[in-house]
Amino acid sequence: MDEQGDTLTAVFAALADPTRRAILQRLTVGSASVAELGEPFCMSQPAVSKHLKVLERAGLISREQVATARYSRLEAEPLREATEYMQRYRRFWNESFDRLDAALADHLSTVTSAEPPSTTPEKERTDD
Amino acid sequence: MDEQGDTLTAVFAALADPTRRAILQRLTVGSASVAELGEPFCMSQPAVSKHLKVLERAGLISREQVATARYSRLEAEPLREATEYMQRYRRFWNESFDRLDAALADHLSTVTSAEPPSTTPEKERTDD
DNA sequence: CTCCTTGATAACCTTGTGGTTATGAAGCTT
DNA sequence: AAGCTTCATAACCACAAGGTTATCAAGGAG
Repeated sequence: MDEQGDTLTAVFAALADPTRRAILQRLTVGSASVAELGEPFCMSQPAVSKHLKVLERAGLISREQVATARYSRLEAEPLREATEYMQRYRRFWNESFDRLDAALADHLSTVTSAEPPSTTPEKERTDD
Repeated sequence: MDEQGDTLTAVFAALADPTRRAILQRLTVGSASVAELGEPFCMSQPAVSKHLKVLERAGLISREQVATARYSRLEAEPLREATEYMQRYRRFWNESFDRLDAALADHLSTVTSAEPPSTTPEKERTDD
């Protein structure tokens, strides 16, 4: 769970910042130098470099030195993995209504004896 | 961009922790009390409560007080939103070759002196 | 009523994160 | 060679994050 759990952590952490998300979005229209990437933000150049390093360590960008410039390129593979991870929860936003009903009914019928609102334990269990 | 960008930040930040991901996974098999959720981890109870608070603020769980127990329930809606967000990048792990062309063209049109990170030659940009 | 369990909260510590300025390496331009 | 541009790195700062222990409120169980 932690070989790529580590990757997941890095990717989600990288995405948990608006600046970095904006950088990624900018990169969807093509590679860009550090200066270009930092231009939209009122932020010093080293700050941008730090963000890029975070993105790079998460595998979300690759970088290529051309002259004095360092061009960043979007690498979407980790995003695919992260998406796949979240897809494991897809059934829960599909069947949330069923679960809600079940939980409510269960709770109403057992609240006097203080039992947990066990939300239909989904024997499906496609665990990893 | 930041009405739900805030939500995105909270969700990704919440997911960027292995403990919280494990808690979410545990919740896929049903609601659980704080003690139950914390049992797999060698971690104090307040630490678990903090994680739960993070998850709650990200909208990833809802909570229900039954007696002295507080049962957490998985709320997958924010995960759906986060997945949708990442889906915007799907074409980049599908059509990464086309994208390279786009990147190159874009870069050429904005930078006249330095050379682009030429990975593939010529072509016009195919922005969406 | 008294005791035990559950879990929240506060106070605190340590690390990590996001930002800054200052500096320096490397490469064009002239 | 001299100077400007691009960017990384270091040193530093403020604050958030994840963890701890101590404490306390509230609800069963005896």
